[in-house]
Amino acid sequence: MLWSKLFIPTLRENPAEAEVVSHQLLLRAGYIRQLSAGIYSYLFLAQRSLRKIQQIVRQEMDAIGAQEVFLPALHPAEVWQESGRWDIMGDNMFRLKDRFQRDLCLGMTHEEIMTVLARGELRSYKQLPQIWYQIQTKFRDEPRPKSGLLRVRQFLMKDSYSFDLDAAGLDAAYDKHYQAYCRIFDRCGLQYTAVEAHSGAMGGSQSHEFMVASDAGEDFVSSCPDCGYSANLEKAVSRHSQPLAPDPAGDLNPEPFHTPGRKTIAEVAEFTGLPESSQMKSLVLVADGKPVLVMLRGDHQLSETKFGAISGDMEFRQAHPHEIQNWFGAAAGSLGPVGVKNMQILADQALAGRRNMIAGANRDDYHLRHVTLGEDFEAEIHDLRQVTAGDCCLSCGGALAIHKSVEIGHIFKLGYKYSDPMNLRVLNAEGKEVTPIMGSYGIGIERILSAAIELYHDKDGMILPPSIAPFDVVITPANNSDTAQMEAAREIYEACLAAGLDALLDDRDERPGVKFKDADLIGIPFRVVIGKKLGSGMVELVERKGKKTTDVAVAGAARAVAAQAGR
RNA sequence: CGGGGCGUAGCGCAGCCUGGUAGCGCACCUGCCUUGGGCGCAGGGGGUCGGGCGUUCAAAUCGCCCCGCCCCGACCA
Repeated sequence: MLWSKLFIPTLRENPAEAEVVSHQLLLRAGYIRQLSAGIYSYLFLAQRSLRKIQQIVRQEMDAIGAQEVFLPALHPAEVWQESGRWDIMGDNMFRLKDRFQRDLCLGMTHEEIMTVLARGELRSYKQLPQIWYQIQTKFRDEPRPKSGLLRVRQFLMKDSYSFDLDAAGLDAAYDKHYQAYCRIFDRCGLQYTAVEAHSGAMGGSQSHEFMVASDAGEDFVSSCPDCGYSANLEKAVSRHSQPLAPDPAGDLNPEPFHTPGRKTIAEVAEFTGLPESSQMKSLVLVADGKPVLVMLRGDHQLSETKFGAISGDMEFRQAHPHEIQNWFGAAAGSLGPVGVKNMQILADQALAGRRNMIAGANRDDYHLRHVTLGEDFEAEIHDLRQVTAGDCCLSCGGALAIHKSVEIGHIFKLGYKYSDPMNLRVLNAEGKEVTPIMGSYGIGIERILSAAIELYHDKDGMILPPSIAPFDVVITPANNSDTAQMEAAREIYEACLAAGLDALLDDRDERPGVKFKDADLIGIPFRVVIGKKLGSGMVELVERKGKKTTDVAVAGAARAVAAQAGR
C-alpha cells in the first residue's frame, strides 16, 4: 500500500492523558483514538494488527477442533437471571431497556448464551464433546478504565466454551486449550507465563491465567525462580517464614498489660521489644451481614480473595468503628480473640502450633501476653494470608518473587455451574439424562497488542513482533524527487508483494528524517532504504529491532526481507 | 464511590494568583527552498478559553453548580 494514500496520524508529542508506554505509543503511532473513557476507535494500523492476532487465534482454535460461531452482544435479562449473574454482576454490567421496558444487557461474557444455545440443540452424548468459540465485542462498565487498551469498557475477546460428558472430557478440553494458548502467545511473540488462578465470579474448580510480566499490569503474580511454581497472588500459597523470636515456653495464662497509645502492630512491637511476628493481628470483617474475627500473625497480610472464598461472600467489608466498639467494648487498636463469644473466629494456619503470643485485650490501651490458639481461644484454621516476596516456595523452598502482570488469557473448568441450573441435559448411552460439564476460555485480543508494545519498544517507538505487526516491511526512498530511487523503490515494493510480504511504500513527499521517524514509531519490523548507495546498485535493509543494517542488491532486497522475516 | 490533578486551535502548553476581550511551539494551507533522522524562509487559516448561573462597567481570569478526562485507592469474568 502507498503511505501517501493512508490515514496514519502520527503525533510528535505524547498526548497528556497517556501514562503507560503502550497507550502513549498507540496514540502517537496513529493506531487508536479515544472516544470516551475506556472506549477507543481502532484506526487502520490497529485494525490490521488486531486482525493478524485474530487470525493466529482462529488458526490455533480451529486446530484443536473448535468451531467458530458469532453470538449476540445484546442479551435479554432472563438468561442472566437464570444463572443468577444478573444480580451478581452488579454495576459492572451495562444494562438497558427496550421500547417495551424489557430489561436487556450488553454481554460481558457468554457462558449463559452458549448454555442456552447448547440446551436447545444438544440431545445426545453422541454429540459431545463440542468446543464453540467466537471473537466478540465484550462490554464491561469498568469503575475505572485506564492504561489505554489494557482496561477498557468495550473490547474484543476470543471466548470459547467446551461441553463434555464427564470430568475426563473436560480435562482433555482444558488441556487442549492450554496447549493452544501457548501456541497462540508463542506465535504472537510474547514472553508469558501460565499461572494458577482464582476463578472469581466465573466459578469453577481449576483455572489458569496467562500473564505477561509488566509494570503496566494490574495483577500480581507470585513465582518461584527455582521450580517454576507460579500463581496469581490472590491464590498463591507459600511456607511462611519462621517467627523472628522464639515463643515463651510453658503453659502460661493470658495476662493483661498496659499499652498506652499503642494501637498498631508496629507500635506494640516497639513498645514490647518483641518482633511483629510474636503478635497476633485481629481483623473484624462483616461477611453475609455477620461479623467475623480474623486472626493473623502480626507481620502477615490478609488475602481478601482467600477470605472471600472461605466466607462465601466476596462482597464482605471491614467492620465500622462503632460496630467494633459495640461488639468488643474496645477500639480497633486493642482487639483480640480471648473471650470473644459472639462471632465466628478464623485463624491463619501460621498461628497453629504457636504459643504465648501477644494480642489485644479488648480493653482500650491494654494487650495480653501469653495467648495461645487452642487453649485460650478456639478458631477455625485456614490459609488466609497473602504471600509476600521472599516467602519460601511450598514445593521446593526457593524464595518467591512477586511481579506485576497483564492478564492476556484465562481458562476455567466451570464444572456444572451453568449447565446444571440452566438445565442443559443430554441422554447418555444408558438413556439416562445427564448434565454436560463445561469449560470457558478467554483471550483479550487488544491486550495481546498492548502487552507486546509494553514488552517491545524503545525510545523511537514500537518494535512489534513480525507476526502481529500491521506490515512486514516499509520501503523508504530517501529522496522522492530522485526518479532512480523512486523506480527502485517501486521495483522492490512489487517484489515484496509478489513474495507474499505485507509491504508499505513510503511514497510521501517528506524529508528522509520524517519517514524514518514514522517508520520507527509505528513499529514495522523491516525497512528497506533506497538512498545514495543506489548508484552502486545497493539498498539498505534495516531491522527495526536493534537497527541492524545490511546492504543488499536491489534485485535481492525482497528475498532478503523474506529470509530475515522467516518467510 | 473516596483522594488528587487537569480542561485555552488537531497535539503539547503559557496566560488565571493581581479581571480590560487570547498567545507560543509543533501540526495544517500557499509559495520558494531543501532531501540520510521530525530542514529553512516568507505569507496564511483555525479558538463561543468544557458547560450553565452569578459578581462586575468589563470574566479565560473571581464565586457557585454541573460535565468530561487522567492519576492513586476501592472495585475488577
